Amino acid sequence: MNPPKASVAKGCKVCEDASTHERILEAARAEFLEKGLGGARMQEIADRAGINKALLHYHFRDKEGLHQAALKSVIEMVSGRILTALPEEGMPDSPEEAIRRMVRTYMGVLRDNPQIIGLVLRELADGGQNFELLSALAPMAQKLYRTVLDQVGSKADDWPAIDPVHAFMSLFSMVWGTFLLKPIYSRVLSAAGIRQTFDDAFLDERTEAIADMVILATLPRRTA
Amino acid sequence: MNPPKASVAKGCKVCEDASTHERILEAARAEFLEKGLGGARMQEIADRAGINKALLHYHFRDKEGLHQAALKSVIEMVSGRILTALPEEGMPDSPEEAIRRMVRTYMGVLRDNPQIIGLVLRELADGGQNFELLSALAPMAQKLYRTVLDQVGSKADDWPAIDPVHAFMSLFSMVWGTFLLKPIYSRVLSAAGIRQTFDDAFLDERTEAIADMVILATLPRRTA
DNA sequence: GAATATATTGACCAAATAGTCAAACCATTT
DNA sequence: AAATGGTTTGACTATTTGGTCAATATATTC
Repeated sequence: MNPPKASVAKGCKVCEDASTHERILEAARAEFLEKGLGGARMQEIADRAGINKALLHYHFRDKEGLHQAALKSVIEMVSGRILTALPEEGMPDSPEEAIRRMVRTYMGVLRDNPQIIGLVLRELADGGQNFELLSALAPMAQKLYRTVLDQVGSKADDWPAIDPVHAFMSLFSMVWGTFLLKPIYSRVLSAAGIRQTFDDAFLDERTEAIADMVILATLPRRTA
Repeated sequence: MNPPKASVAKGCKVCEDASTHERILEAARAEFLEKGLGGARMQEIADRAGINKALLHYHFRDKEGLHQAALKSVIEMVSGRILTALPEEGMPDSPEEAIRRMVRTYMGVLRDNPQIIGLVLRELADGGQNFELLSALAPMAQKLYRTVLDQVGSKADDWPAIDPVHAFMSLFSMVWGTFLLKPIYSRVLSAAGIRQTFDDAFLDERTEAIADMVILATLPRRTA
């Protein structure tokens, strides 16, 4: 009757070790990431986990509960990756390098975790009600904002070209937009006969371009 | 048996004029825009239109058909507004003004048609399969790209600071990102104690900031 | 090894929902 | 006013799907 404790089930069959709980969660993660809350099917999750549908409701109360659990585990994973990927505090970079490093980090995180793109898109389409997801994104944005603020906000008095708030929003939008709007860019660019692929080389190029753009727009220009 | 011809039904009751066909389409537009294909309910559409559910299937084959029709009408509407709002060709603006005008136009279109935000988000989350929607967005993007190209691409040889392709992507991302990522910005900004609202004044500010950013990053800096 | 607790299953239920159909309705034509 | 043809309806069906439950299997404890 109770949700499973910390006991480790040692099934008979082939002595499959991965606890059922974990297998369900894994299946749920995949299904929900792929189709979202509304599109996911409990039966499909059960199938993916290789168990009976009723067992889902034994381990997790209901669809909503399973969704929450799955989402939470995804968020923890992504959040962890993001946080460990964050540039260290107080690095002795020049302002240019600090911004460039930050952009590289974030672009890399999004490139390496394409699953979260769909997740975020669905969440945004849903009105951004999910406190957990948005909260998980917050540190990423916060850190970015503070970096921008540090590098851009306190320059020489004669150079408050762009309000740091807008510099932050622009940077954030450029980074996310690259991934969120990919289907549109692919079409427009290929229609313009420019580029068909969104490969790593292009993403590297794009990363530098975004950094260049922010640097050019916010930092005093060096007279070459 | 056949879909209604061009006949105008003159019902008995209160001689309600708006043809049923049109009323259904209007209701469907609202419902689909609000909840998307998966979330919309045929019954709800029927209710909104004040008619029987079976009548939906009389006027439109099935849910998919109704969705297509509704989406098409939305796209036509939005597309029309966008196209009429486009700056005229060959305006004798300075490069700065050309970019600024373009940004103002697009930001205004998105501000005045907030419905398309959710529509685009859902479509993107769906993988961008909808040819019609993306195609409708194309002219908007194409025009933007060409403007950027015109203004940025052929400057003095010593000023190819940002590749026009990236300048375009950045501009497009900043404009759309402002609206797509609004839930995130609201949180981060209010958490930073900066701003709580996304009102018109702020959007105006944001519009100019985006234009400034592109101009600063792509055009040679005037030595004041 | 009997008793007990935990895991797992197949069968079933109830609600939601897209879609169907014959009958009724209403305006126009003859 | 009878016939006709497009329009509208209520009742119905089929299917999908989240969720429940008693029964069974497996592990753990005594």
